[in-house]
Amino acid sequence: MATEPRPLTLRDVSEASGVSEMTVSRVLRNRGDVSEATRTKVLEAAKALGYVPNKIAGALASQRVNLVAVIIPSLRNMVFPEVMSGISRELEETDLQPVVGVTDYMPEKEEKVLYEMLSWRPSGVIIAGLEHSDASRAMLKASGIPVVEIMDTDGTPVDCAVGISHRRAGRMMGRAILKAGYHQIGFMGTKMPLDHRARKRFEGFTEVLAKEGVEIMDREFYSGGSALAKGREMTAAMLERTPELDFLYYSNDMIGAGGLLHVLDQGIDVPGRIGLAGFNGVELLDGLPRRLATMDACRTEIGRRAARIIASRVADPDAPVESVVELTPTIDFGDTLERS
Amino acid sequence: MATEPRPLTLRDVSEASGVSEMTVSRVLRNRGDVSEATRTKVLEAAKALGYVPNKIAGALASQRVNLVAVIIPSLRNMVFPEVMSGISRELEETDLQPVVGVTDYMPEKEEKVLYEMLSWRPSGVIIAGLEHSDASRAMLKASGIPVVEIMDTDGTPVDCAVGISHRRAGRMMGRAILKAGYHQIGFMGTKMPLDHRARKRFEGFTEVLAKEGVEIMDREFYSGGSALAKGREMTAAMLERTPELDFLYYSNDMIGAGGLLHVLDQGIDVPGRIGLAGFNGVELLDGLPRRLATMDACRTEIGRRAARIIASRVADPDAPVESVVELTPTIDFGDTLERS
DNA sequence: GTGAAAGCGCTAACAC
DNA sequence: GTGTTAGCGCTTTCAC
Repeated sequence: MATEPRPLTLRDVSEASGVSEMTVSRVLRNRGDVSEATRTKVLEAAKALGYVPNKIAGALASQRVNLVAVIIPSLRNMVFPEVMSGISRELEETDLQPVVGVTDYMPEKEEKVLYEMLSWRPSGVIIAGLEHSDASRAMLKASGIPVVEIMDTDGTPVDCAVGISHRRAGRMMGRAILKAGYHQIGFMGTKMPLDHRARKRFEGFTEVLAKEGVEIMDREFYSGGSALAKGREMTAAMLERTPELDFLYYSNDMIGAGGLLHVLDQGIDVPGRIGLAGFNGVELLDGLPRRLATMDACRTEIGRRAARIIASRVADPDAPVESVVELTPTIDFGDTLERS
Repeated sequence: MATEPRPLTLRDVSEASGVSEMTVSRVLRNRGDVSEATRTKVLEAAKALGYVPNKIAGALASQRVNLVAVIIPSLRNMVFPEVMSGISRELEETDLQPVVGVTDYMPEKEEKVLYEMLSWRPSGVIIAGLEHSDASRAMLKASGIPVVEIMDTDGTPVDCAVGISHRRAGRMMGRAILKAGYHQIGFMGTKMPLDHRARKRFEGFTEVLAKEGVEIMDREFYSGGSALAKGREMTAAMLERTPELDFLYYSNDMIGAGGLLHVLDQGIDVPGRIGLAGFNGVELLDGLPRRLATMDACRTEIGRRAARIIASRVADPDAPVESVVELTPTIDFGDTLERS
């Protein structure tokens, strides 16, 4: 028996069941009234044949696509899988489905991915960040579908935004550190042109220090490689170079954890001699010898809220919308930010 | 000026440029010969209008969809983002695009996700594991598109498979441990009904030990929570319970790292008094105080090879195919597997 | 409760 | 090099 290369169509189910295509379609979509008898006939035929509906044709005919485009910089940074899981969980309540596109932090790739996704005419877009190329912003505006920019609220959204203010987060951490009595502060993070949110945190941070007449004493930026190892290396180098430092602020928890491991290895008193803090509240790191001070960026919640906005606007295009939802991150002092 | 709610169509571009729809379509797809003059006219009109083609209509008309469905258990386990990046990098050479579906390790959800994705008529499927429900296998078979089952080669693929033999991996590690002189062995891992590959490694592992008359002395399984913290807790509990253990084999690197941190904290001599090994070669952990012995599961390579198979079969349906590509993992002894 | 006709926006195939 | 025609497989609309 040769395999049938042609995929099955509604017509095949119609013929197999002796019911019109139209009614078969109704049964398969649970739409309109269909008698129990024909309903079973149709479902049996469909199952027996192994029919899988063709959403392409369905979408074209109905002008509706139950997909939500989610555009994020990376899947390897744990932050985004967490946002994704918030989105998925929320969309599971609806008949919408998330589809992920990854930009690798590159504006040109973002543009390309966005174009590709929009060409499938999704019901909505969730996209990380507020910084996009002009072309990307134009596409988003012209798409006519709900767009939620996530993670960040420092800027003007195309449509609406859900996130935290990274500038504010930087300020909060700066204040907490000063208040604990640290003044000789070093900073380590990713190369920032790539990462607007890290940049904004840094700006908020230095702003608060400046107000108290404190300046960052040393700084170092990295890109690529294992973050844990990088954190170790950079920390070792920085303490060598600037031994008087009494606090190290890291732009993410992974390098912070690397730094923490180095400092503990050296037998340095934490947080007495040196305090440390990171950013993101990575659960992954819960088993470390000490809990790194950090700040929760509300990742899952951001995903949920963004998805909820899309869902409500799909259900009712005139639903009222807050254009910016700013969540409030909280500092977790852990074991590395308190003068003994 | 009211915003136009209707998305633009080819016809709009055609009218704006004074060129027939067909020729506009040709320009936009770079197909067939079009004079330079009309080409520019069309491109200008399209750009000016902000036209984004409708792939749904295109796919329906051409019966071709340049999507590859990638179905994986989770995005939060670093293994899968790594596989994804292998897939993406390979597909970037083609005009195919990956689309991810997540099953949360649940067969019923796998079935649902698979059905949803197949209903978009993708050009191929890459799916994790060889264990699927009958319905899922039936769908895959009936789809008539190339299907690559990844990660695992211990079993019979629907179409073809790329991965490693986890049974063999378990055996390799078992042999290495015995050869190093350890005999009092404890095992920690995920609850296995969820995780076939971990189960197979465990089976291979115990099989080799049994041959030498060695039996696992203690074992513990977990699910959920921070793996690092779990590894710590389980290790503490197990060493308390069974202090004579001289080796701890973990089903993944994260819990292994937790165990390692605990053991080092206790000032236990590693690998003299106790050896440890994990599985997966997680780069993330590179900055730990000691490098955990582990085994590379060839994740990126698996992604690349799988994508390459799909791409070649899309280009030529009769392309020759090896039905099973078994890659060979290598043991990395790190600093935790060698008798001093 | 069910069916027939028209068409969603694009492309294949062919004509010119 | 460019245009015309006929569908892709569904759903909408309306008639029965």
